[in-house]
Amino acid sequence: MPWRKTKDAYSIWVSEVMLQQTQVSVVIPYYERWMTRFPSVGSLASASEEEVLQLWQGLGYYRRAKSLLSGAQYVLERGMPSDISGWRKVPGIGAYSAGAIASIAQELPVALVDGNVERVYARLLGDDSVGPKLTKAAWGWAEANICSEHPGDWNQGLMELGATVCTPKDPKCSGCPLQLECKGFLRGLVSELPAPSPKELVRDLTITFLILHHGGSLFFSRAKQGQWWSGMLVLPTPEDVPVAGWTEDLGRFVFRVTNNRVKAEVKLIRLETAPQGFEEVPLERLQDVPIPAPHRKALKLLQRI
DNA sequence: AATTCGGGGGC
DNA sequence: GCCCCAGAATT
Repeated sequence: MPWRKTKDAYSIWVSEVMLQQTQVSVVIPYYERWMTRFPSVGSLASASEEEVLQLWQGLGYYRRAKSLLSGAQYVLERGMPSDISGWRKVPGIGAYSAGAIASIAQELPVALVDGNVERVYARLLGDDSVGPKLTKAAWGWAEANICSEHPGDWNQGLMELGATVCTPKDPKCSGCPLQLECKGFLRGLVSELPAPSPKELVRDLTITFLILHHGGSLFFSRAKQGQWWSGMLVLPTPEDVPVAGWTEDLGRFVFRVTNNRVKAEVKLIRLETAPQGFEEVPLERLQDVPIPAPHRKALKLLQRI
């Protein structure tokens, strides 16, 4: 992992934010591009949100990118935090990320709990708690077992154990250094732990994406605050386009936004004149503009025509 | 404590 | 399909 080659706090910070709810293999190319374009806090702090979102495109949870930008501005003004409570005040940095940056980059003796550590804890201690209770118990355990000599290595080792040995499915107990002190293993409960939290109900809904085409350009809306992908360019919906004229059905597909299963219907509208109140993007500039993945998928239906 | 934030990987 | 991912902010 490229962020392992450095102890620069900003680099670790960027990597940890990208890694929130995102797999290592997905993050690596984004991280490389990001560090090339924004090698320092100062270079990020002076960037536009547009460009930040463009580099983030495809990673999801776009709030993280906006927080990272405002966090850089915050740190540029007030200086790099030097303890965990300082990191907790930085936008976009919660308990896990603060612990990760402080212990890995600054070698401060602090704990950290992510999904990996939580799973290792639940099995090692045989704790069948669920949800927030389990998380809280894992924090208590992690804080009681901080390695004050090498806190960063310890924390990364714990996470790596969870990622490579104590995996969610098919854990490699026979190769685990903790096998003989693991209560979950000794009791034959490894496959039952951590206890699954109750499933969230999935909502089904349908939206229509309209592709407004005129004169070699497409016309987008800007997602408002409180809407999905707020601040980004998104395809208009019928509410945005009162008078539709005739539409051409381009197809449909399904995507998910956390616990929503969304059926998207895509329609093309060829306009005689440029519409008012939309942002125009020439077809050849589509690559340079941040657009959420589902909208980009909808645009692909256009290429078949 | 529960919800809301994307998107992709792996099986 | 389904589960999970080196979570955080908001209510």
